[in-house]
Amino acid sequence: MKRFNSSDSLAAFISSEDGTQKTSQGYSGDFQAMLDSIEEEDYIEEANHVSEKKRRLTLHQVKALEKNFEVDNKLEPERKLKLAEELCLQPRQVAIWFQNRRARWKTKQLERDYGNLKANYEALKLDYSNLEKKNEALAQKAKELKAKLKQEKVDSSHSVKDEYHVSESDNNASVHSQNHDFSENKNSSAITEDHSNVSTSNELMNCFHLTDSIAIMGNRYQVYQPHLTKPEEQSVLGAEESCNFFSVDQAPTLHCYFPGLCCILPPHNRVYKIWHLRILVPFTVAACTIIFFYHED
DNA sequence: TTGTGTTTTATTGCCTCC
DNA sequence: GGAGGCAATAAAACACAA
Repeated sequence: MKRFNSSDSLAAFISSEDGTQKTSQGYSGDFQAMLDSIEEEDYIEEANHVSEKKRRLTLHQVKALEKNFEVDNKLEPERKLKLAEELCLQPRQVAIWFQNRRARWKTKQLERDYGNLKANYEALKLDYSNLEKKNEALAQKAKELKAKLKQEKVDSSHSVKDEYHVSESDNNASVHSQNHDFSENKNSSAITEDHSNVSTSNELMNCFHLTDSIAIMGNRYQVYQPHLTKPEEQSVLGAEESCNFFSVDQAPTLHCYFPGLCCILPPHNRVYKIWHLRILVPFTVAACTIIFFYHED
């Protein structure tokens, strides 16, 4: 076994401390007689007691061991014996010293690694913090730009309204003239409508189910002058298709005007009357064709 | 001087390798 | 099975403040 038993330790101790021990203790002459007189176990116990006394290595020994450790932290048997001989130590002591030294080195290395990892972590943490701040700043900037864009849209729509109000006043004259023409035409046309069947725009609207978008369009752009067309002229449906919505035998005589969705229905005995209104949205390419259903009881 | 914490030396038990 | 390494630990030696 590699283990040093008590006798090994004693032998090592005696061999290394041989002369001084004997002289200082003064038992050199009686030592063998004493060993002979005691039992072996007692001898071992005594030897253990003596060997337990740890002696620190001298500065010279430690320096030499450190120097060898720097060359190679593993100790080959040959080097161990050589070192032991040079430093007046037991090979076992040299081996233990290297072993403990490796353990200390490992502990230091772990501390260094921990320090490096900690430094790296702190650096990464700082980077992350900086990135987070930049991100927040960019998000805030984006928010401000969005708000600004929204505000600009609102402003532009207001300016469009204002502009339209101006043009609307200009158009009123033509509308009135149209109404005038209509009333004149009404009188002179072949329409012999019963005005009890004429619906006002409010009544008509009660019968409508408009989609939200159309409702919004109506609310927002009802001030605009729509361009009214006959179904034959403009329709999202084909001319034939749209015509199918109307009574076959009588094409609608449509008289409508905006604003106010005021529609005058043609005299008709059929249940449903359908018109197409095409609304052009100013400053856009959008146009909306609204199909009005009117139920006639 | 003494209590306490740290360092160093040494032991023990377990493991791997040859 | 012996040699050697390693982790855990004991214990002596040492440092230092109160």
